[in-house]
Amino acid sequence: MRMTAPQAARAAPAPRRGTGRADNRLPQVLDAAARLFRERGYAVTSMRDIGAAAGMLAGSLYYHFASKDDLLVAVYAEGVRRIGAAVEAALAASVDPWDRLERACAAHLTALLDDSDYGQVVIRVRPDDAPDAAARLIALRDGYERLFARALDDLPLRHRGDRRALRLLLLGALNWSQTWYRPGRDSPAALARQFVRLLRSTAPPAA
Amino acid sequence: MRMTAPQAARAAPAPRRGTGRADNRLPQVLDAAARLFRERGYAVTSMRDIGAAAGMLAGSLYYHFASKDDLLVAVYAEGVRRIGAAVEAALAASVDPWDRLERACAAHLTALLDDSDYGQVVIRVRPDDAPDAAARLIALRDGYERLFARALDDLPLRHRGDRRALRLLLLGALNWSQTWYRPGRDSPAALARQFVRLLRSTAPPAA
DNA sequence: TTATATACCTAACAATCGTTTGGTAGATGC
DNA sequence: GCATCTACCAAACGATTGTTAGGTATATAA
Repeated sequence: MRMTAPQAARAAPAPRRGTGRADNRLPQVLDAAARLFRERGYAVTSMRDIGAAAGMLAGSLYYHFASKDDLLVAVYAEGVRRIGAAVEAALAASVDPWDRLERACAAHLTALLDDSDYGQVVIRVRPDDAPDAAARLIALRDGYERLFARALDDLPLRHRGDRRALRLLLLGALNWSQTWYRPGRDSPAALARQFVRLLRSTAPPAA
Repeated sequence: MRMTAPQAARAAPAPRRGTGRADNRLPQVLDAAARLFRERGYAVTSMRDIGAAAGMLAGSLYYHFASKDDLLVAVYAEGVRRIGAAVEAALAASVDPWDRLERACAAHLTALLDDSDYGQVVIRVRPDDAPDAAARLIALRDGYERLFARALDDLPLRHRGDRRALRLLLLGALNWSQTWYRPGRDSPAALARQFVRLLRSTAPPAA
């Protein structure tokens, strides 16, 4: 029976008696899963691949997670958390609406393209790659997108409906960048600046 | 030996002696594969799924295609062909640069969202879902993107580099729309109009 | 020292995967 | 009518999949 096993990376470790062995390789498991899910995708990455990359056997992963889907959800949640934290910091760094938007886009792109595997998994793995976990993945993503939407709140726009269209346009372009982005050619900050400049003239002239 | 089998849907049927049985279900195979690849993705769709949907057994698919990858390439190529034809027709329907762009976007979106399964496969399936076929898929997609780039050729833009950024911005937003689009709420034409309007003011005022 | 919880390993399970082999009904060419 | 080619079916192949059962070394709590 494994009813007493943790089955997930919980925030509160619960009242534990013995701390067990000194080596808990849960972090390595998450890192390995994030890297492989990002590189190859969810479906073609096997539990044996993840185990090997983390230095353990496939079966041992089930001490930490009840299923492959649950492991994906854990990686995905960490990815959303990191992107959200980066964008939140960017939003707090300025008061000018267009400047805030550009900073938010740059933070989003950096988390998506350069930072870590976790952020890339959020874009790479589609919810219906894991049907049983799809609802949880969508909820996580929606939570973040509500945060990103705040980056558009204060923009002075001309037409009704522009805000929603602008959000869909920008977020789509940013997320799709994972398809064509190659490090070295463009920087996330430069791309964000170009994208926002193309849209900035939507607002009435500042002067 | 199967050396004489067709192994693909060729344009020229070659000098055939006997036409075999009256029922050639290759079209049904392609339709079924396109539908399943779009609905579930490439990796999780099995040859048995495709065979069942086309009314035959999994092994029989190998009369038409040498591998699952080859079947994907055939579906993908048909998808690219359809999107390309739609955009090409849109480009020929107008001479005003911004109007041409809006029509091209509407055609791209329609092919991607409403028309058929084939077009959606091109966006849904990522080349590295099938590593051995990735090069062929990328070549097909690049061919189309060169066509789409023609929709931006005549736009009067302010800054150097705007054309590339505009292409990446627009194409990304259009392709990502598959993630959030729900039929009924927006129409492809309406979305294209909103997206292009947000960018149109990039150009100097026409008057 | 004994008991217990942790964090694994070993070995297997049934199911499913893409693919292959060999056979065959039916239409056509001669 | 005979041979040939087409477009399948039937049945299996070995490999791989996610997952589980049972055992074990280590560290802490008492």
